[in-house]
Amino acid sequence: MGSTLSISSRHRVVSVLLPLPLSSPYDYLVPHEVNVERGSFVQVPLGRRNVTGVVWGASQGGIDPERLREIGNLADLPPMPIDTLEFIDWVSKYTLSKLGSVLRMAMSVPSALASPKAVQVYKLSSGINGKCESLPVGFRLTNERKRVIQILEGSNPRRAFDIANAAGTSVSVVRGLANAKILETVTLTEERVVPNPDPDLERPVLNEAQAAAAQSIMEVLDQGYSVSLIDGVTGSGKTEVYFEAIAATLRLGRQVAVLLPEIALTTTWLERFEASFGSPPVTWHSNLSLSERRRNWLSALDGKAKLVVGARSALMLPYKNLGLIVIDEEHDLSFKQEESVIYNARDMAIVRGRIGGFPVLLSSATPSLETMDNVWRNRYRHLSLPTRFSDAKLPDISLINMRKEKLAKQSWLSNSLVNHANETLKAGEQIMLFLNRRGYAPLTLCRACGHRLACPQCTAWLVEHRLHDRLQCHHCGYFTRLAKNCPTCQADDPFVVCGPGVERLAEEVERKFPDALVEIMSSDSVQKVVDAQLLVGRMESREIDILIGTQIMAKGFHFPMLTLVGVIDADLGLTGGDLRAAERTYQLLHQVAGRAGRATRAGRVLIQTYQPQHPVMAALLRGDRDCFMKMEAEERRQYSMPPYGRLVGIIVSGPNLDAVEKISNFLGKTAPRTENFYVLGPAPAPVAVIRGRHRRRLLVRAKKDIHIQEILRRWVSAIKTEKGTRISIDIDPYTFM
DNA sequence: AGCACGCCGACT
DNA sequence: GTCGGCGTGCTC
Repeated sequence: MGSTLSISSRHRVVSVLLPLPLSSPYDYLVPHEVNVERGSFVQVPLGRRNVTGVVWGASQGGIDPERLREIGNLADLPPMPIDTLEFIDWVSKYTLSKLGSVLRMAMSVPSALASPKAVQVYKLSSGINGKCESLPVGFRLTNERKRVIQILEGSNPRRAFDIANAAGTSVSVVRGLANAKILETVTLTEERVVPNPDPDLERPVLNEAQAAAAQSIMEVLDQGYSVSLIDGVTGSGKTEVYFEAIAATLRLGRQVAVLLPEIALTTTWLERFEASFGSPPVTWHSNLSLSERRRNWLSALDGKAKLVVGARSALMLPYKNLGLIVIDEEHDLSFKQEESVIYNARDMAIVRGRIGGFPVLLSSATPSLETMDNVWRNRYRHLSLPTRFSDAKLPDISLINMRKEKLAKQSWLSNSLVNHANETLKAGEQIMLFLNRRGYAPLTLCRACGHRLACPQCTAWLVEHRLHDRLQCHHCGYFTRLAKNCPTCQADDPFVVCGPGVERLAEEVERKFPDALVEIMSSDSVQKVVDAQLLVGRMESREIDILIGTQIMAKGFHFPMLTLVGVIDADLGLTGGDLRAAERTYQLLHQVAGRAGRATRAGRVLIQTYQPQHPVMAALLRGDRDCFMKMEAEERRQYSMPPYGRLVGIIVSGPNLDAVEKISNFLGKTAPRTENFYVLGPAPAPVAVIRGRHRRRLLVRAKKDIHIQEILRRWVSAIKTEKGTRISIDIDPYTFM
């Protein structure tokens, strides 16, 4: 770092950024014998504890030199790459988050500096082989045990957890085998074995469109920063195209990061990577164990992790030599983090590519309007995959006008949907019914006095969930049993429910198709990765005829015998004043429709709607995405809404309503109002109370080309809060709740 | 994020 | 009298 850092006559002083919610780094003295550079991981004293931080640069100054303390240990780690430092700085400035909070996302591995621990690994005892011959008398060989033994045959000793995963069973089976002396344990000091993907493994031959797209990516791969959109319907083979780009980047000796929506990080998906590159990718998501987290973080830092597949937080890893980022399903909302540092990983990935000087690939069948606008302006390259792969046919989509349907009470299935379902069942094929509402019914009320059951700590109705036999709040963790009496009028057993959720729809389906095997898929019934896998298994082995689900089933799963998709309430997402309601509904319904008829069978999609003439429905019917996007763009342009203008959400929240109102009113009064900067509000947030915290919102609408962060800093960040009140700033908001 | 300091309610 | 609740403020 040399000249960038000030050198006092006795000690060098450097600034060190700590992974704490602090807006700037702190100055520390560097002992003579210690050699640090920008990015070095160091332990420093802070108050009465020791914290690991990163040497950020030159002394900040402005603090009494007497108060400066000395840097402690220099961690035995490669320094954080300069690209990562720059990126952290950029994200902090853009999102107006504290610099230290952003650093925390990039080094969320408290144990990274601890020395490697000893680990227990298992191997087959001598005399035991994978054919399960010569097993001891009286030993019961179950299928689980057999799989474990087969996996360990000819393999290196592995940890119980890894063996269990590979065998699709639990660690207790492995332990049981060790007790029975079939396996023996070996103690090793943990050695990081990082899978090494092979870019030259044979992959499927690309069709003409895929080859053209791949070729186009190859042309810019080593040409520095660029953004390309791989645009194609489900089944058009977008993955195969970016696999070629991954392989080419690996051949250049650079790292690749693939970001997927959290929900898509399934074993099935990871297996595709493994099949293509001969080894599983290094993964990064919230469910990793502490030791996996540590290993994978270190591997990104020292460059051993060549291929990282993860959720949005994988963007923040300190990659040594990143050469490509792929954002699959780029339109997906789960790339937006809504808490603490509020950022959109898709947008930040593009910044990361610009800082690192490498290409970024976006992939989607229904690109966001933001991305399409960049394509139209020729800022992003557009790679189109027009046809479905192999002989698969596009599904036949039709609308059912629910205004003309005469539905019985407590019934949500139209006659045409029932008729088609019967035909599908008769043909021995499968059905998926989509209703984006968890639970049994969204509202429960007292028939005597009209009282509606609401969450005590949020402005929200309680949703009945029969699966767990309780009423649940979808905004906080609150739940309760359904009482016998109305809490206001004391009437006995007076409750009636309003509207359908997937559980209630399932009742109707079971009534109308008594012989069909029906199952529900929602985030309540599928909580773990294994749950999803088991459900997929039951679907494939035809233990399910009709699958009823929420948006959780819209993604990633494909079933060859699924030929009918019914959308129960297509208008559900269109209500509420959400800027992107139409766009999102289109994306979701398109995705759901894409589940039908993936293999050689033609699929049919029936969409029940009360607004058959709505542009979203019309576009789905005609399969005319581009026309819909142009219309949507025109509307947004007219009102200077994103991507043609810029929005910022400001949420004031706190347990004390007076304090929240005081601060939000003050914000409203002191708001800069110019031609380029309009402020709406303050107004109570649509969900005015969450977890007992009152919430007021302001919305900034600004011209695109002004430096909005600077204005916000002077206006909002200058205000000091009290009584647990917080102001959070959401640049480019996606939710308006 | 921790950790200390500080100022009000129920205890050995 | 003190123990301890968690609001507020600071850490180079």
